[in-house]
Amino acid sequence: MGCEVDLLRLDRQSVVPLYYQIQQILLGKIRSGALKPGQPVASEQEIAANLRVSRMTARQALKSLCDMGVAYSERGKGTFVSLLKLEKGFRQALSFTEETRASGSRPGSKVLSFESFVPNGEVASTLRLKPEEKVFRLRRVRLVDSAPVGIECSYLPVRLYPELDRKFDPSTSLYRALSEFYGMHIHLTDEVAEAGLLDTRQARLLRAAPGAPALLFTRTSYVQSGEAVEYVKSVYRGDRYRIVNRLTRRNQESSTGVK
Amino acid sequence: MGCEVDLLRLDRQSVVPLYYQIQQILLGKIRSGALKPGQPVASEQEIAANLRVSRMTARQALKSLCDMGVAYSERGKGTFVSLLKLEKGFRQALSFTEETRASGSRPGSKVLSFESFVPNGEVASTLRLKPEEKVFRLRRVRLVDSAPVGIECSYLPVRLYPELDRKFDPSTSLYRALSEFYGMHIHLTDEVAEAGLLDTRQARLLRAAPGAPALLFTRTSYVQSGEAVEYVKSVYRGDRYRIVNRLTRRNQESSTGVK
DNA sequence: AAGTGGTCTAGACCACTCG
DNA sequence: GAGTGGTCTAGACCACTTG
Repeated sequence: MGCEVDLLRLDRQSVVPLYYQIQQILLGKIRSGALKPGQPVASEQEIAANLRVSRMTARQALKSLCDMGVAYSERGKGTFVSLLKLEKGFRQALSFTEETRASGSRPGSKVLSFESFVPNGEVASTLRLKPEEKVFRLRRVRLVDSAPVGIECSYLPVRLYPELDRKFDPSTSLYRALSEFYGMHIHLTDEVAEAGLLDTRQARLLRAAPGAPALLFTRTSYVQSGEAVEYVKSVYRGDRYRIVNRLTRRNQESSTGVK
Repeated sequence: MGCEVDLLRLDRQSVVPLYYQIQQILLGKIRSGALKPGQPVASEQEIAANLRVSRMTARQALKSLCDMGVAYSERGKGTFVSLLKLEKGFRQALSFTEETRASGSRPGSKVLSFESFVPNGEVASTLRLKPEEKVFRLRRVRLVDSAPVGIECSYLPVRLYPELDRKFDPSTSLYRALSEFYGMHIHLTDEVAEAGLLDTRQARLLRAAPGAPALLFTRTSYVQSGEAVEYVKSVYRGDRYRIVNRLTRRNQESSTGVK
């Protein structure tokens, strides 16, 4: 159903897993339009036979496409290309820099302050700090194509990022610095967003009118183990920032589809 | 590491898959606190040996826990209980009724209007309607514990829900009706949220002050195939509604963790 | 009846981590 | 070197869908 000549393209010596090579081949066909929404992707048996892999390997490739949302399986019928718009444009746990670049604009920032201190209870408890433990506080006005869109205040445990104030160039991406210097990789972000109004100080910094609509965020980011590694409070102009989410529905408690 | 006596609890005659039974056992231990955050969950080999299942089955059980976010695996080290707060309280693609109940409150609604008509281009194109195709429009004030919190306007293709106006009791859950009468199961919702202000009409309906902060939503819901089955525009009081999200970070294009 | 995905088995080799 | 998770094989039985 779509892998007649693909035999040649599997590299069995490669360190890249076979199921991942197959996934990429099929993903390419879907993204290029060679396989259209609603059409069947190759079946597990077809892939196994044509590419000379075991059925479990073919299955793993198809399963990964379903997990990504670009395909879906129906028992007894087959696996089909999803009718959904591609996942482009939907929010993941991205930094401001990544998110802005992804939307085709140029990110920037103006540092308001950058220092270390012992934070209040809200910050300390969210980051699970020990008593008297210090954090860096980085306050920045964030810019999109040089226009101010929001004010971010990041709290970062000093313990996790020693000498961050020396190593980090505030004109660059914070996440990139945390990744490069400390091997920190964000896995997940919890976020609360509320509607509010700009106060006079915020309005001045954002070159907007006091009392204009605003989005207020409280975000906590975690690495894979679940350790909290960043706490951020921010305010964005309501007319220049919006939230674009894709929410999924977990059937019950599983994610593997028991019905 | 946590399944010494569990042998007895696997039912090999059951229609419930073995991996799912194992997942539930481990999930119970995690939720009950018998397995604490950071501790190793049983290894694949342990489960396979102790419960007399193949390693692939044990692996599938652990994988499903990782997909849910309650555990994580590190190559060469093991699989551990996540330090994250449980997923309770984070938004999925839920109906207003489900979401309100989940937070322990009582949902309600007051119907403003309910009729069918041929919609404008925005609604028609989002729902991929044919020319002149009709939709139901259901406008409701949504209540939490009898207090108005938002105004929702739902557009539903008549083609998908014939005679909905006869079958649906507007004092009940819309999603429940769509599920019961038409077998419709929401799989995913795309959502755009913006900050705004209540106009005088909205303020009157919500018993709030005109110009008060508000959250504006535009939501489109899809079934598994990716077919759009509902389009909703809504306005919520900023002081009684907030967005609670959990955003994940997709490594590259896969969801299976190739690094 | 033939094809599909869902589950399961009993092995295997590998790269990785840790003591 | 022992234990771990990541990948892979070559089978198997089942429930389900469709012609």
